[in-house]
Amino acid sequence: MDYSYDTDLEELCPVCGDKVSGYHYGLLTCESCKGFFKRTVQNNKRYTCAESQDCKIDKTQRKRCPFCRFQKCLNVGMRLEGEMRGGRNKFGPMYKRDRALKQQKKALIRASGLKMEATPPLLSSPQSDYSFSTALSTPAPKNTHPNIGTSVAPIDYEHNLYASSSLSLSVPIPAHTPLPYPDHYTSSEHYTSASSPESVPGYTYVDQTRVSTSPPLAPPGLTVPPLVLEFVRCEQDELQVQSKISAHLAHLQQEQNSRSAAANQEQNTRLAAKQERLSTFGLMCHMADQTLFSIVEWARSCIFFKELKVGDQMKLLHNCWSELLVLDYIARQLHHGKEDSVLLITGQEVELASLLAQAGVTLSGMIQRGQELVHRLQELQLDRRETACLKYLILFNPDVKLLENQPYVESVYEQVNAALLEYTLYAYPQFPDRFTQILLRLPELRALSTQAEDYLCYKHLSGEVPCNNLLIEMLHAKRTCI
DNA sequence: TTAGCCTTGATT
DNA sequence: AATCAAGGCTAA
Repeated sequence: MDYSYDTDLEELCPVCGDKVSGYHYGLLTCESCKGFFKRTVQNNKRYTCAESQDCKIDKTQRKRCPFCRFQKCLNVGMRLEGEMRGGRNKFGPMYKRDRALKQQKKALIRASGLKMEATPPLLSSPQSDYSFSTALSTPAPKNTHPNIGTSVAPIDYEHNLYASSSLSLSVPIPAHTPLPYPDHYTSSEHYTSASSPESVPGYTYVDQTRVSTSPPLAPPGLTVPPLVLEFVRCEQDELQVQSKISAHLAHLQQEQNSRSAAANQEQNTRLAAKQERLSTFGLMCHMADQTLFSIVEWARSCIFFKELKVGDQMKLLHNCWSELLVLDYIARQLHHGKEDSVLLITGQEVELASLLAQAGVTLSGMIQRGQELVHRLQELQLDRRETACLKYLILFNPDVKLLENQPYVESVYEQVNAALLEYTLYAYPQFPDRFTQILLRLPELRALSTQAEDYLCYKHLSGEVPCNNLLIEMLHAKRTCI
């Protein structure tokens, strides 16, 4: 028996394997990785990897590739969880629980004899336990991610959320290397020249073919299906929405600032900062809320939908609001086109790394999941017209129950389907399965939106979502109606 | 830049 | 008073 059996089993930094110096940013790490994480997040540093973004990080090589080191920090679960200088703070209960778990584990190991332990001392040092990026598809191993929360209940709740959502819908999407779409200048040129006038609402070049009531059937394959053109025409002006929402949020913030300024008259800056930070999540909620308003506004004015009775309109929206929200977000990122930052509806750009560093485990998992979806659609080069079609496919979900005019919804769905198929064949004739590829993204999108709903529900239950919120109303409507 | 050591400040 | 983690400092 070696002298080093299990005493220092857990005493290696999960990032680099060096000796841990205590809990830092959510878990036991060494002093150097703590400092590294701090420098990176505080100074908003951005690194690039010279290799293929999978450098091995250990004590001797950790200096070589800061990009991969930071990546590993995040994957392993390091988080900048708001303001928490001093000893026992926000992380406190979590650390305690983590410690308890470790104790328990050790006791268990000791009790069941050392031999059966499935971990040979060196090979399965924490490194292999925390394998990268699997956090999304597999529920996190219990003891690798110390959980947020002050009591047992929310912790278990979050675990359940995680487990259920990854079990129910996220079919692990096996390898499926997205088809490398080679540049197809011929058709894309054709497409872009045709589409550019449309990006400015009001300047549609198809006045002749456009019809007010229901678009006529054109011989397939020769032109963009009129239905698709109609969809694009119904799209809202992003800039208008942006300024509207920005104004709304600015107003909200101003109100809040004046209120907290009064409250903080005599308090130190730390508390003020804390309050400001607390409002960040709330701000995001308001942002989503306002986006939702604009989505509803869009739906009510768009072809087919406005023909429905209000009751059916409500049922459809209640069913798909979160999917539309996610699609809206995804579409914005597609348009944004940058990998390491995210574009908000207000036009603000947020670094992905700092976003991930500040979000909790669940939220950052969803963000990463969203980024994956964005990547897939980017590889497909999903265009505006197709995006518009997707909105209708989501909205007119024929599976919604108890609709007064179910056949109508079904027929609209079929029409949109047909139009999208026709369009993809027309615009991208060299990729006959493009239509299928696009449709395959819908279940992923739905899974993500379901997870987002669950998360929101959880946040709502713990009282962290600002009230009087269309978001919450939708959440309730869905849970009670079904 | 890195990483070891030091200071700060909240909690027990 | 002791503990502990976040953040600051500074020699390599």
